[in-house]
Amino acid sequence: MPPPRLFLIDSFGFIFRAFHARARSAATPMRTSTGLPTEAVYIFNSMLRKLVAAHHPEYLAAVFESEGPTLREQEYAEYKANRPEMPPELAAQIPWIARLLEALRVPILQVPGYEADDVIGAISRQAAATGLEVVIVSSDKDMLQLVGERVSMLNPAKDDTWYDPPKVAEFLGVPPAQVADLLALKGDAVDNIPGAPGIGDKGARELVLRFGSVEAALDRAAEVEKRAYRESLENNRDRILLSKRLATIETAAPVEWSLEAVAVREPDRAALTGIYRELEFSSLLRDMEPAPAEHSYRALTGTAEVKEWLAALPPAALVAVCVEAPAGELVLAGAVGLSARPGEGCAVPLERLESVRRLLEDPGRPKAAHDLKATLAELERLGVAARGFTDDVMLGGFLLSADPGGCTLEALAGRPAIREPEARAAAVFELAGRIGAEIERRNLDDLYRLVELPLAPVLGRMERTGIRIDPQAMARLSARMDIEIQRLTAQIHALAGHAFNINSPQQLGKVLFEELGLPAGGRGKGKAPSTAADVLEALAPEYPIAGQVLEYRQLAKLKGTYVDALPALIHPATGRLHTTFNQTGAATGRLSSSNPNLQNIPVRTELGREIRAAFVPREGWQLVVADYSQIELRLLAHFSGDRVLVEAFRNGEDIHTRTAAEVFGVPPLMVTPDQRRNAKTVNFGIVYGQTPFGLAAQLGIDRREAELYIESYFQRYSGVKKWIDRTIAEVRKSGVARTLFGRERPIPDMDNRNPSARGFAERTAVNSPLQGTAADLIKLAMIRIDAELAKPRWQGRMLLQVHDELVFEAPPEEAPALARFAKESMESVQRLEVPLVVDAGLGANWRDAK
DNA sequence: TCACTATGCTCG
DNA sequence: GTACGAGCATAGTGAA
Repeated sequence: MPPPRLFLIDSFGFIFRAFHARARSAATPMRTSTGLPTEAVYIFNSMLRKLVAAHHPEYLAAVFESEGPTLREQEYAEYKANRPEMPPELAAQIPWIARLLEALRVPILQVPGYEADDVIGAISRQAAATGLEVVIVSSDKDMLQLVGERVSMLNPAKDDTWYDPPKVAEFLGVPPAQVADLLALKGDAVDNIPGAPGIGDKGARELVLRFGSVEAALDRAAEVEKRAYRESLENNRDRILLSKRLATIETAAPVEWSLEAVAVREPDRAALTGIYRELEFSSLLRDMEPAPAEHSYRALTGTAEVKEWLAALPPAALVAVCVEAPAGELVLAGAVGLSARPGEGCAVPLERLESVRRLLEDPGRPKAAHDLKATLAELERLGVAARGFTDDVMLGGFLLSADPGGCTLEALAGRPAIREPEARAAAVFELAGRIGAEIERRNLDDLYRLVELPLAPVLGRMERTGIRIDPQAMARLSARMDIEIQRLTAQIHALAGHAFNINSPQQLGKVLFEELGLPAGGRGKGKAPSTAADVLEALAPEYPIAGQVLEYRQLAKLKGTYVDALPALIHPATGRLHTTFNQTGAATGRLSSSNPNLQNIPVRTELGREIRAAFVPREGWQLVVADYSQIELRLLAHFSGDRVLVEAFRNGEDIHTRTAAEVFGVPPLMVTPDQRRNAKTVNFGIVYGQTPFGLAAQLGIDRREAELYIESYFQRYSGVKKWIDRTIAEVRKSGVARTLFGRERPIPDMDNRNPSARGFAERTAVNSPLQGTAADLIKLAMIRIDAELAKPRWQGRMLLQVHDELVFEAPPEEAPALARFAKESMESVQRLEVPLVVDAGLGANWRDAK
C-alpha cells in the first residue's frame, strides 16, 4: 500500500489568483441579486472540488495566512509591500470561503504571526517525518524549496503539474535546497524580495550552482569573474542576506494539527446546500439535487476475498470489466473493476490480477466493457488475453445516439466524473442491460453484434501493428521544402514591400487587400476578408503574390503537418507509426483516425504524393492497397434504382463521362475533358446535397448556370431526384437518417424555421445514408479479411483504413494473393443492384501501390 | 501563462 | 448563408 497523502492547500494563493483574473477581465463580476460578490468563493469551490475528484486525498487541509502582522513584516517593512491591500470586494468573500470549507469539512490551519508558507513548511516537515506523503497545492514558486523526499508540490493552475525534486531542478535549474538562495539573488517582484541588483535569473542560477549557497557566494565574491556580479555581491551583502531570510520558509512554526482533524470526510450536504443557495450558485445547487445513489462498493484486496466474490458469481452472469492502469512503467499502480450486479462493484488491485485471469480469459463468461478496444489493449499490456466480451456500452451507446461526443461513460450514465474502477464497472453493468435492450428494440442488433463489436479487436490489431515510414526520405523532403519556403518568403515579403507573418490570415489580409489593394473577392465571414485558397486562386492569374502565397501555404502545411511531424511520432519500440482509430468519431458511422491522423495523408498534388511515397512496408515486403471505386455513387444507384445510373454501373462505364454525356447532350465519345471535370463536380455535389450556390462556387460559374446544370442532371437522372425527395420526406417524418444496415443518425432540424439550418439538415439527410452505408460495408469487409488473415497460412497484415480504402503489407510472394483476396472480399461483401468494384494493387510504397 | 476560437488545409 | 464527414497546425485573444 502506498502511504496515505496529506494535501495542503495554499488557500490565499488561489483566492487572489481567482480574484485578480476576474478583475483584469472585462466581464462583470459574479454577484448575488443583493450585490454580494461571489466570484472568488465560486472559483475556490470549483478548484477544491476538482482537486478532490482528481486526486482523492486521504487527508486535506486549507492553510490560511494569519490575520496579524507577520514576522517578516516586522523584519522588513517593505516585504510584500508590492501586494495591494486586499480589496473590499475580496475581503467580503473570505468569511464565505471559511464557511464553505466548514461545510466541506476541510479544516483551516493558521498560526498567528506566520504566513501560509511557514505553516505549510512546518506541517510538511512534521507530516513527512511521520511517514505521510505530503502534497503542497500551490502555484507559488517559493514553495518549491519545501519539495523533498516525501513532499511534492502540485500546481492545479498549471494543468496539475507535479513537482518532485528532479522536476524542481528541471524547472528552476536548481534543486529544492537551493531555491531560497536562488530567489535571494534574483529577487522576487511579487513578494518584494529585493535580491542582488544586476543579478537576474541567469546569474543567480550560475552563482548558486557554483558556490552552493548565497553565503558561500558572498564569502568568495572575489573569485567571480564577471564584474557586474562580483560588485553586486560585494556591495549588497546585508541586502542579500536579508533577501535570503525573507525567501526562506520557516519550518518551525508552532502549528497544532492532528491526523484525525485533517482526514477527508463527506461534506455536510445540508450546510453546503445552504451556502450554495445563499450565494445563488444555482448550477451547483442543481448538481446537489439528486443525492448520489448509495452503492455498496466493496474493494476486494485480499486473495481470499476475491475468491469468495468469484465463487458467489452465478455461472453465466455478465461481468462488467474496467481496467484502471495508469500509463507508464509502474504497471502495478492500478486496479481492475468488476461488477456483476447493479449498484455493486469491486476493485481488484493489479497485484492480485492472477486471481481473475481465469475469469477474464474464459471465452464462455460474458463480459461488458466501456471501450472494448482500449480495454483489450490494457489487459494485453498486463499480460492478460481477455476474451468473451459480449458488450461494449460505448459502441452500443453510439449506435443509439450517433453522437461522437456522447459516448463517454459519464455521458451515457448521466453522471459527473466516475473515477474508481469499481464504480465504473458498476455503471457499465447497469448500462449494458439498458443499452442492450434498446439496441434490440431498435433492430440495431446485427449492426452491434456483427459489425461494431467484432470490429473493435480488428482495429486494435491494426493500431498495434502500425505502419512504417522512411524517416530519411522525410528528412530529405524537409530540407528541400525548407529552401523553397525561404525563397517564397523572401519573394512574398519583397512583393509586399516589408516583412510580415504569412501564416497569419489577419496580417496577410491586410497586406493583400489594404496595402496592395487587391480586390477582396472573398466574402469575409466574420469581419476580415477571406484569404482562403479559392479566393487566392481567383486572384493568382492577375496578381503573382496570390500564387506565391498559395505555394507557400502548401509547402508550410505539408512540412509542418506531415514531413516534420510524422518522423517524431515513430514509436521507439516498434519503429513504426501507430494511429488510433476512433469507432465513435463520426456521426455517419465512419471511422476517424488521430494521433496521428493517417486518414489524411496527402495525395492530390505531386509533392503530396512524394510524402505518400515515404510510407513503406516492412523491409523486404510489399504494400497492398485496395479501394472501392465510386462507392457512394454506386450506393446512390442502388438506393434510387435510377435507370441511367444503374445501367452505367452495370455496363462498367466511366460514370463521370456518362454524366457529362447526359447533362451536355453529347455522345460519350464526344465528351471533352472540361465537360467530364464539370460532370465529376456535379456528381460529387449530388452526394453532398447539391445546391446551385455550392456548385457555382465550386466551378467558379454563376448561379444561373449552376442551376441549369442541376436541372439538366435531374432531368436525365429522374430516379435520383425522386430518391432525394423521398429520402428528405422520410427523414422529416421519422427524424432519423438510416443506412442500408439500419444504422441511424438523428436529424433534428428538418423542420427548423431557419432556412439555413433546415437546408443543412436536408443535405445531411441525403448524404448520411450514402456515407454511412459505405462505412458499414467496409467495416464488414474488414472483419472478414481480418478473420482470414489470422489463419497461419497468411503472414500479411491489415494496416490502415481510409474510408473506402484498405492498406496491407505482405511478403512479396504473398502480396498478389492478398491483393486478389482483399479485392474479392470487398466486392462480395454485399450484393447490390449494381456491382461493387475494387481496384487493388501493390508496390514498394503507398504512392506506387496502385 | 494557458485554454479556447478562428482560419485554413489535408484526406475520403 | 450554402456541398457531406473528419483532424491538426498556427495565430490571436480573453480568462483562471
